[in-house]
Amino acid sequence: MARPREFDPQDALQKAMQQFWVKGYHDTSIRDLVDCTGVNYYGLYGEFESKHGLFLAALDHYRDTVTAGFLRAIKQPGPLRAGIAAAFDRLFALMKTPAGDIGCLMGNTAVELASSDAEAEAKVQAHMKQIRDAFKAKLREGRDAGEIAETMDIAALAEFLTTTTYSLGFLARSGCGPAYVRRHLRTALSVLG
Amino acid sequence: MARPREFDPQDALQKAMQQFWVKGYHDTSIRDLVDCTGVNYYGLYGEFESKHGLFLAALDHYRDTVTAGFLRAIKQPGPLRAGIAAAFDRLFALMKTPAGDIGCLMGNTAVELASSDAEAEAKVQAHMKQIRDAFKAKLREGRDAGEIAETMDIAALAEFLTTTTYSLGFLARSGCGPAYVRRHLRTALSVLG
DNA sequence: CTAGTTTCATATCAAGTGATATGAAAAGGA
DNA sequence: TCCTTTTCATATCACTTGATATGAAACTAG
Repeated sequence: MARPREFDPQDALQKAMQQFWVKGYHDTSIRDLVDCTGVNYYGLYGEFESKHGLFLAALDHYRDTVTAGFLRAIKQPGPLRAGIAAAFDRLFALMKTPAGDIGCLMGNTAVELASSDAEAEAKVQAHMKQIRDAFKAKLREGRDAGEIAETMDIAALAEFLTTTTYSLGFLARSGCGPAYVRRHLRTALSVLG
Repeated sequence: MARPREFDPQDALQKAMQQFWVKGYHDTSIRDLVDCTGVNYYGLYGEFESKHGLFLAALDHYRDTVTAGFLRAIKQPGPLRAGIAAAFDRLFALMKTPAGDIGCLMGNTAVELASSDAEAEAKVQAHMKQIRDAFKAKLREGRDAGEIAETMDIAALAEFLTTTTYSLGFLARSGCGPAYVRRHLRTALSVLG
């Protein structure tokens, strides 16, 4: 019994996420968001409360789309080394966007808002933990299957692979090409022995 | 034959660098810079042209202080593995600031201004190359001394260690503690065999 | 002491910021 | 058909931004 909304919240969120992903939080204005989503501020405000609220929602959306795909790839049953390598390849593909190589939204956020936005930092920390836990499970599985030495420090390796994940985003965003990233991955994965 | 300036440009640059280092480029206002340096905008403008000019000067200052110390540590003659580990320890100490763990200014800049500031990006790229070359020389030295296998890909290892350098900054800035960083370093350095 | 020059301190500028207010437009219920 | 409700489109708000202008202050040469 009223005027129907003319936008799809999920679609707007997707577009807003892209914008934050490319330009970061501070350098993205509400007018940018209105332009790229095609939704007037009334609609964005009603759905997301504020610019900051929209940003936090964008972080969640990133987790539910990009990161979810990466985690699925890690959890895929199969051999350890090939599985992890494939997961990184998958992430590399997931991070390809129409706007070019813009890295990882969570990593970008960690750097930009590290100590000035507690809510964003909490989401980044949760993100790190999710990835670390997935790697840990995969590594345990590999160890139990005898694919890596019993003496390996699973927790430390999981941390290392998590950091490697963010390094991927960093390298992509700072303009190093795919070949550079692939070399880095190959070297990094050599820690598995 | 005129009023003498009341500030030391180098001191102002040092303080401005700290500010950019903590808050990044976009989230640092000229008023922030005036406050933290104690220099009025007239003085800053006369010396550095603009906010952007001051930022670029801050990047140079970072290279000439923090990075210079790191490079010296890498070039220190001595055994390969211990030398590189010591260089990373040195960097970790150099990145300690009164404002806490704020990472690496170059890494932060790479993420924040990746594709929107060509001049800053050029300085970051030059920074990466400087570090990579230093590692390459050290690795060659180590290979010639028989400390690593002849079959090792020196160039790829140098790239990896360079990325590891930026990872250090990322981990520090995103609130992972020193113990986390140390574990990461130990694992990363295991690629040297 | 004065004139001239440079810096300092502050006021000010236009533009952009996040956020809100206002009125027209679009639907359904009476 | 009017009326209520919700959304849309736009104007506007107070504030901050980077940058500049203005006049007083500090110094030296003459």
